[in-house]
Amino acid sequence: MPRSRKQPLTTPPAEVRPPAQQAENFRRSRCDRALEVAQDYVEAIADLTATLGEARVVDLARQMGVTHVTVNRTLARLKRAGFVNTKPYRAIFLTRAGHQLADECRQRHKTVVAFLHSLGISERTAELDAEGIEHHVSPETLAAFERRLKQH
Amino acid sequence: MPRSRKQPLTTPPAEVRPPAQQAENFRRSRCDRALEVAQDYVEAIADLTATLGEARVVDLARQMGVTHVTVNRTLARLKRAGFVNTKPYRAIFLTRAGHQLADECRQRHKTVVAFLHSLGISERTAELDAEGIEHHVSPETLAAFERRLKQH
DNA sequence: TTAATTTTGTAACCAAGGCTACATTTGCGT
DNA sequence: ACGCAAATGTAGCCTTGGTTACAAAATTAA
Repeated sequence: MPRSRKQPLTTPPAEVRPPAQQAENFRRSRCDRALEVAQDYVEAIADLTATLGEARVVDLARQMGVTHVTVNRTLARLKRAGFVNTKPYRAIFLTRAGHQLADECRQRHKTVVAFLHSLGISERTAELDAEGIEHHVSPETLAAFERRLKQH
Repeated sequence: MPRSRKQPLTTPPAEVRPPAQQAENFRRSRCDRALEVAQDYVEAIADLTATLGEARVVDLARQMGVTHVTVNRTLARLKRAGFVNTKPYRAIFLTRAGHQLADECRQRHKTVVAFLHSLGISERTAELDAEGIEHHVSPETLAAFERRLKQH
């Protein structure tokens, strides 16, 4: 098969590059990823602080299902990003920004779970799927979920 | 603050490790990731083959919004995983397994988009969110979406 | 107080998914 | 048939997120 579908030299320079629309979707989806970890961690930290009084590395590791090494390195990044405050051998605390992020996430998580549940999905599955889905729910979609929930 | 919440030595050996339930959710969510790329690629390859007659590395790169180098390396992995057949400097073809995966994904994608759209979400947002959400929709949840759609 | 256990930290490795820079192959057009 | 641009491949680097193995600090218990 010859290569003859792209007019390599005849493409008008006006449109430098067909942005392919779809590429943008993928790009956003990839960028979301960067935030997912931060969101999961601050949420877990808030949870642990609420239930245990403080959040330690081991607890976080158990909660996230990874080793303490991974937690450690991730916390370093979250610290750089301004979401947590840590001191060696001490408990982990959320910054103001961290608290805010945690609150948003918790609210969104609850909404997504409730929404899925309202569709007749089992609690177990709703919880499971929400964990992955919530990070990709835009404000518009979240609003639609809430609207549905209010309609009983 | 002392560390006094975990009964380090008094934990009964019967339950070796409290699995923390939530850790499992995260674990699955992480495993899903491994499949997302494969799904996006086979879907794109199927698309390109359908619209252009064949799928080339450049097309794929444009579609995915990455460089051809990334595409190349990813294709090598997909080949190892048995989803595609490639030969140097030749077009990319899906294997039987690849086709099957692509079909499943296309169907699921369509369902998710239609479902979101049915909630009053704009087409643009539905498409955007679906890109991230679809990979985390379990069969049970997908079934619930379809049920809803049928109910008009 | 001292010893043992847990917790935390650090070093070093791996795979995935990005990238740039450079080399090679293809195939189109003159 | 030959040259040049586009497509493809390769080398090497970065970050993220995971690991194991080992070292140091902190807490608990004797």
